[in-house]
Amino acid sequence: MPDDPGARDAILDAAEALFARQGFAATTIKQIGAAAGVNSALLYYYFDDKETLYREMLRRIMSGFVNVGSALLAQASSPEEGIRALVHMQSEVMTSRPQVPRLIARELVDHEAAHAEQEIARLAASTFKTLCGLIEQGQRAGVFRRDLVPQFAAISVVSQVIYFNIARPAVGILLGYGPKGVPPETARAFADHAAEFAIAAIAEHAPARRGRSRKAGSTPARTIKKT
Amino acid sequence: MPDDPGARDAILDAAEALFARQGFAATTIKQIGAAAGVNSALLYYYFDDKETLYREMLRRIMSGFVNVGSALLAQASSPEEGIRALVHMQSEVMTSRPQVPRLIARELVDHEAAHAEQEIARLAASTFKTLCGLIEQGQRAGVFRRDLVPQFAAISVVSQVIYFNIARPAVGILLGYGPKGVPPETARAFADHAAEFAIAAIAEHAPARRGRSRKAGSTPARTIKKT
DNA sequence: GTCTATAGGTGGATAGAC
DNA sequence: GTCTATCCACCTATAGAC
Repeated sequence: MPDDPGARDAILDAAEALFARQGFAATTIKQIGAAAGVNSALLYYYFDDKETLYREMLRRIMSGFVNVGSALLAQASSPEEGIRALVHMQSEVMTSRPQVPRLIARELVDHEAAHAEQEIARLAASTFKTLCGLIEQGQRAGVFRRDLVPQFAAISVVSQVIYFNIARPAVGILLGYGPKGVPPETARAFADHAAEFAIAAIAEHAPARRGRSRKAGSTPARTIKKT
Repeated sequence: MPDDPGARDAILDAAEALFARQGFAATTIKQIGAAAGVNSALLYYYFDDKETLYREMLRRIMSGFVNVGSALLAQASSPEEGIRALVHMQSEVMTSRPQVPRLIARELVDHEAAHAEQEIARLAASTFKTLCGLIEQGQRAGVFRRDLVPQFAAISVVSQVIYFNIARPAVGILLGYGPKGVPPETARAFADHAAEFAIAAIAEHAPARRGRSRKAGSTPARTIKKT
């Protein structure tokens, strides 16, 4: 399979890129066909219609995430480590596949509209539940503050990296890079920051300063351009 | 002006609702006309074309926010209070006008696509800069941790409420309400949480526990349905 | 499996009556 | 200012040749 991944996959790849960049309605099947290097009529050989193609594309890109996320959290050595691992996983997935956050964002706002998708709901529900459990566990163990609502804390934990990536063009402007978005190092640096930020917010701070582990590499991280 | 706000405003209102719900491409001129109770040809009397209508709608909904946000931060009695005020303002705007977060989200993902809008970029840039300044001020005063990159911290501060509202249908599912989204009380409760979460993360925790003020009303807030 | 050709429908936009 | 009527481009989807 040197260059021809099969027409079907080529179509799905093209659809993924175009739907992510332009959205469902603004993307035409002719564009997808052209980008895939096949005639647009061929799409109807592999897929029932435009919406089916969209759904299959989403399903493909989402499959696996659920298990990865939950597994990651399950095997964590401590609640704190679990949160760190989750945040970094989020960031890595979204950086390596920029389409993902955009497709997710589009689905989130479109959720009650046309092609409401439960793929994302299922993904979220699974990982989200595990994350909430982890936080509760930390609370029982006394390492996390007990005055936080676990579900709210879980949202706060995941929101940072998701927002950073959804708003990546805007964030690029805010941080002094172009609208092309931020470079990968900065995205990684932000993930480090987000994990520590969340942990600092959730942790029960001991009377004495000792005990709050700070990871190496989370030093100020001067990866931001001067504004 | 009992029921007729003028055709022009009726069109803008209808456009706002439809663009927010369906997005730019999926919304037709005829839909807008019908929703506004006027003939679709009339849109071209008031606006050059569909995109102009979209832009004017965005401009209308965004005007004022810049000043509000910056003013709020400028008059804050302390960095901590400023952050609290900003988060609550975010939440209030987005709850009272659900179209706002959706339109913002659509613009964010569409930013490098078709109708890239700088309305939002300007809004964000202004408030964002002030917020960064506030954080730096807190750092110099020694009440905020110095090992955080101010820009990153600012993103973390605003990301929570924005994400909560962008993902409101999904969040509704996660928290046990329907896909219709969460009730206003829960949104307010989350805003309380988000502000405290951010402050706890940013604050320099004194060796002794004293000094970390907790606002009344930020008690556990059992506003979440059992899952 | 992949293409050409085209049907059938709809969308944005204009001309012009009232 | 507001509407009717309509043009043209383009889009989804199908029929059928190769």
